[in-house]
Amino acid sequence: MTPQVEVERRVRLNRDRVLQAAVSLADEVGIEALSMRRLAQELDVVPMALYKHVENKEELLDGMVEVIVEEIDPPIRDTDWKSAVRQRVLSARRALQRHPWARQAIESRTNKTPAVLGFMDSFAGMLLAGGFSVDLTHHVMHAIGGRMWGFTQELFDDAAPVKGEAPVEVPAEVRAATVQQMQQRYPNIVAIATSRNHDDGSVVGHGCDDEFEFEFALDLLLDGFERLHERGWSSR
Amino acid sequence: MTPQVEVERRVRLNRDRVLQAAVSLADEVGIEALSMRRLAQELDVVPMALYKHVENKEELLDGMVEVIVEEIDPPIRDTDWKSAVRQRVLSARRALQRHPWARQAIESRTNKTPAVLGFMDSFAGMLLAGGFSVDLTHHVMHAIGGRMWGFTQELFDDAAPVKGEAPVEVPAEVRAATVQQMQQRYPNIVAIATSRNHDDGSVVGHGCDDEFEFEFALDLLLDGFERLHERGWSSR
DNA sequence: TGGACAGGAGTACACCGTACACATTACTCG
DNA sequence: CGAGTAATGTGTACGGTGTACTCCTGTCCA
Repeated sequence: MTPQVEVERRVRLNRDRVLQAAVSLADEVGIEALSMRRLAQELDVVPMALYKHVENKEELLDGMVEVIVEEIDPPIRDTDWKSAVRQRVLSARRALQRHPWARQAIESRTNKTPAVLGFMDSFAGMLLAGGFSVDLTHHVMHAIGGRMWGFTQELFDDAAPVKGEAPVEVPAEVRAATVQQMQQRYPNIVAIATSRNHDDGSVVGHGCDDEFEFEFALDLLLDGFERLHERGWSSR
Repeated sequence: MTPQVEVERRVRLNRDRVLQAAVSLADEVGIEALSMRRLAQELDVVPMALYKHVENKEELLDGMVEVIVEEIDPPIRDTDWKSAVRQRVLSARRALQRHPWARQAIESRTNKTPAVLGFMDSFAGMLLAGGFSVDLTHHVMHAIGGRMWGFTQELFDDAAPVKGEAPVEVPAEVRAATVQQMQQRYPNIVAIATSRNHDDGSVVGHGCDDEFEFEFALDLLLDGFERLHERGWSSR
């Protein structure tokens, strides 16, 4: 009987453990800090061990996307296409928002994995089931684009602080000067940025309700789709 | 008189030469293959020399974006907001399409450089000049997002071949089998993908007219904006 | 009990961004 | 013109990356 008490028997690695660890590591440290070495370390394993379960880093990322896409709820049945689509998009949004890196990962991946294709297929299916022509469905899919996944085009994401960077405390007077300068050069942007939620007195941005902005744009598109559908629009 | 004929006097480096070289190098080899070392080599200079003209790689990318954004035509005057916006977007699209990496670069840059801010400011200005409320303009800016730059959300860009990778010739029978399998698993996607331009007999994708898809989505949004504007929409 | 085989370890290579000290060039001013 | 100074390019080095290749070792089945 060799003493085995002090050394916890190593759990065997497998593809799923690797992907799961990669996902939560990316959640913690961000996608750009996710390296094969760092991941291996997290799993108490030598870097090259990962390659027995994953072709290469690309394939790892594919797998990570696969994992989180599978978290998305299935489409709900027995409703009109519009609310079905709306629900699904918002569900996807909720799922992917739990993983801040998801957007970048999905958009950068050119290899469409089964889960991704499956999502897209079911998405198209909702439109077709709603009576949309194949033609219109095609264009709608293009038009909705990444918003299918619940992504907003982040245009001004100044709000999002850079990972691992301590927020720099800018003296009030410097800020005021900057704002004044901004106002001179970019009057329209400043006007827009300060229009909403001026209650919190923040100078720029920060006043945006992401969720509102997203649904605003989504509904605008859905309404547009609906109108085209009703009048039997066709690209020919 | 020392013989100076054989050695062409080295042209001095400067920020502009660096940025210009970076842009055309990225055009040639793709953004992911653009490294400081590679760029230095292109300029016949040691890597560290670049750092005399550029803080670091991030700042280099910022500068590159700056360069191409400045290529965008200024907004045309004396029209209604709608066609002004439309023209500007399509102009931006044309400019940025000359640089395939532009989309990724702009979207990844969180530091908004002057040129970028300038573009966005003038964009907002067109809406405000068209009588849009600050409130509505704000939401419209969010809703149009990256499409402001003429980007489409590339959803299926299988058409775009990977840089530097020879196109693999797949035997016809293998392709047919794949399609059949696809059809089984992703019937809706296949239907959509094969609906348009079935004249060229290509199996998947490839039948998309990017320009059409883009303008389709753009006009859908613009029409939506117009409608909201007309009925004096407000978020409150 | 032995042997096959899969999974993990070790080493190594080419590449990356960039800090730092030094050499050289260009420019300014007496 | 010549000297001094500031700007520019060089050399070397460090710590990081992805991953190819070889070898060892634990596990399972005959």
